[in-house]
Amino acid sequence: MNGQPPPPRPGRKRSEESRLAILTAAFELTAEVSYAGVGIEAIAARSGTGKQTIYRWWPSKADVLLDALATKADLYVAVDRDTGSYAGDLREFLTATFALGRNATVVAALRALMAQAQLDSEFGQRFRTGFLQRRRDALAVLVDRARARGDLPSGPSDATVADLVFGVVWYRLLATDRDVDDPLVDELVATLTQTY
Amino acid sequence: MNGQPPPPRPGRKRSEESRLAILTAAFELTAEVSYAGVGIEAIAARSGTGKQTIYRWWPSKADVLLDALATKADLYVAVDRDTGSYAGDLREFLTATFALGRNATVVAALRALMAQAQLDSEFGQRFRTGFLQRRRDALAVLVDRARARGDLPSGPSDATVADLVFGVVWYRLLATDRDVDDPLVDELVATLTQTY
Amino acid sequence: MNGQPPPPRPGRKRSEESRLAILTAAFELTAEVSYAGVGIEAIAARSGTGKQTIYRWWPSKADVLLDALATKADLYVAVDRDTGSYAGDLREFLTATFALGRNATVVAALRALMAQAQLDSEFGQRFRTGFLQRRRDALAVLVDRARARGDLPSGPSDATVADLVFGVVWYRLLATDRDVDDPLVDELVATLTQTY
Amino acid sequence: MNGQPPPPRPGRKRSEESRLAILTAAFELTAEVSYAGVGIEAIAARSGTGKQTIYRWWPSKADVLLDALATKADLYVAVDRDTGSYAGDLREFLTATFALGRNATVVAALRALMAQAQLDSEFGQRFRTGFLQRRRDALAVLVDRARARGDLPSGPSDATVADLVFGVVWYRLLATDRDVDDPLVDELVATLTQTY
DNA sequence: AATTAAGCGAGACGGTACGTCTAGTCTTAAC
DNA sequence: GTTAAGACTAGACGTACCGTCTCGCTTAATT
Repeated sequence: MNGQPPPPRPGRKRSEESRLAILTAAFELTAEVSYAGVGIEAIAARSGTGKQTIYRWWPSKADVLLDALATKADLYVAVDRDTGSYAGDLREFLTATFALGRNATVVAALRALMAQAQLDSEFGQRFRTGFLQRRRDALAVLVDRARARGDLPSGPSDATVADLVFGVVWYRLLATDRDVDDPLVDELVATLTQTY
Repeated sequence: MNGQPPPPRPGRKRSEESRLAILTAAFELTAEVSYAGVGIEAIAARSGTGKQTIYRWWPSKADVLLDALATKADLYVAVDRDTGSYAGDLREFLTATFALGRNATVVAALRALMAQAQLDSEFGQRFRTGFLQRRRDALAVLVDRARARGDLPSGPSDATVADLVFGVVWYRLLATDRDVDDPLVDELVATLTQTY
Repeated sequence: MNGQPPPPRPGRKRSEESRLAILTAAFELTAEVSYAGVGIEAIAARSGTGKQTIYRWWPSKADVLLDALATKADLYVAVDRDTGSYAGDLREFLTATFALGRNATVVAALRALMAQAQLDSEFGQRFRTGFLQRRRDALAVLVDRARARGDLPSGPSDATVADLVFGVVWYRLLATDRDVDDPLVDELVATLTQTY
Repeated sequence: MNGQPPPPRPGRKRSEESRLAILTAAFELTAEVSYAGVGIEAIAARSGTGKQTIYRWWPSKADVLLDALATKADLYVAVDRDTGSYAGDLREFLTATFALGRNATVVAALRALMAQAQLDSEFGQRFRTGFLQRRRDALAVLVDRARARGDLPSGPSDATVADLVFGVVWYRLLATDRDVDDPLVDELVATLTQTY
């Protein structure tokens, strides 16, 4: 793809140390103090950096947190193991996804990001394409494999399957105080592997 | 219930005119300018009232908007008509619910409220009990009737049915730019009326 | 002139307490820390007020200090006592003026204001008309009285007399570390009461 | 004085080209944008140099401008021509001095430097010894010559003469919008050549 | 020629004050 | 006691510079 490395620019290089300190501070403070209670100033203070360094590299507090989430948590769990059946693959995907949904710090960040995506439409765009769509893509791999295998039940369309799966997960996080738990995996797998 | 009216207290009565002006201003400004771009001061200015009057009667901007939504939109559509079957009742419930989900102003308000519920946990509590739970209760009526009728398929638990239904609706509103449309009604009814 | 008082406006009145606290803080901090080392934030903090209150009533830090000087120090010493002679009047004017020029806090403020008048031309305008010109006007009273009395020597023009008097005072403050002292009074009176 | 040249050190030599570019940029920007509106970054940008190069050779922006003034303007006009009389020498000195006082760019720089001398006491020290005192020394040459010649009137002390002369000049620059003009030369010469 | 020691333009860094904005409270006079 | 108006304290915002640092390069004297 990118044969030649980026042309060497003059001037001091970006500090990887500061970058990580900022992401760590953002992640920890969100969990400790709540997203709304944390400002760019607090992130700069906690990380021992200047505000300008944050503004130079991220367009908003939410983008910092999204970057932190991607950097700190193993979000994009590769779930490409082929268990041999749609039901098996789906169960594995849901189990891995739900595990994240029980990590309190990750959940706090996800709720804040989804909230911010509603309030700041530019961030919303970035959040959808950079995060939400990637999760759908991961699920789509399973579904496509099942279809190729002839294993896919004649149920809802692919898009609706994704809407159902992620809808339940997000609704649980955002609108209830119930975790995404193991019984829910069973119910979802059962519901989605039915044929009309 | 309350036989005697509230005892006459001294002083000026609460102005119903101001109350409505505030709710109208909040509702319109949210749609025109975005929730995040509107402050209490703007609502007071637009409604021709003082900030203190708003702070006296509502605990936060989100509560004003929630009140406005309840007052301005016919949110709590009574869907108690018995169509004779679970599938029919469900279809009617979903159709009525989705209709609201296609009203741009209502959707803007709902997205803002769900966002705020994540950022302000006290409002979140009020939003869940005062709004989200009422919707679940409305759905529960159908389900209970179907069960009494012996019409309920042996599918997911009642709570999971609600999670699926509202999960899909909210996910569509919050995470995608696709409306809640009629094909989705069919897919949901089909999925939820299956037997394992 | 102003027959009717200002029409009663609605809303809270300006706080005289805050006004004085701000002027006191500005005056003291300038002497303690130096004008350049004091910011609006420090004045707000020391005075226990908000920054907005300062910005609401004064256009700049220098204007606050100018107001403080006028309020705290008896700057506009009325020197209208008629000693009977130009030399006597002049000596009295200079003596009173020089006394202020030996008050360290006042001198610190005056030096800062004259400096700021060079750096901020809008403030410079206000400083000239609101302060410097008033001092010239006070001197002009003496000169006019001497002329009416037939006591004025045929020396430099009125404007040049003022330039000489205030020039020496300001030059001593700004460009040297020598006070304005009593021998200088004698030399100035002698020089300015000569006839060509 | 310094018999031996500095010992040859290794490394790159100071760039005279950069030095001049910086002084020119400082001088021009002060006149174009005002002293307060110009920062070290702007001088570096305009001169095509790096900030570090400026900080390496000058302690402050004011020192750059002072250096620029000395380099760009013929400030230290040698006025050692003996006209044969105190009055004549004084007139020549004043005429040469006033000429500079009518150069708008020079005046802008002088006002800024005197202002900065009030706000930054370390620079103030350098400005007094490196600039103001030199001007006084130049005037002292005339006065000493007149005294030797027996031509000096028994007026104010030498120091006060200098205070009067430079006081008037600086006061006109700093506190009024009147130029130092030719009539003022006459009045000053007349005033200072009087005998008590 | 290789090495070492400065100076250079560029630009990121930690830090700080700016002037603006909004929140939520308090005060006033009218009703 | 509520109202509209508006000043109040408080504090975060995003910007602009400060003065320092790091980077890769150039230039000179020393090996």
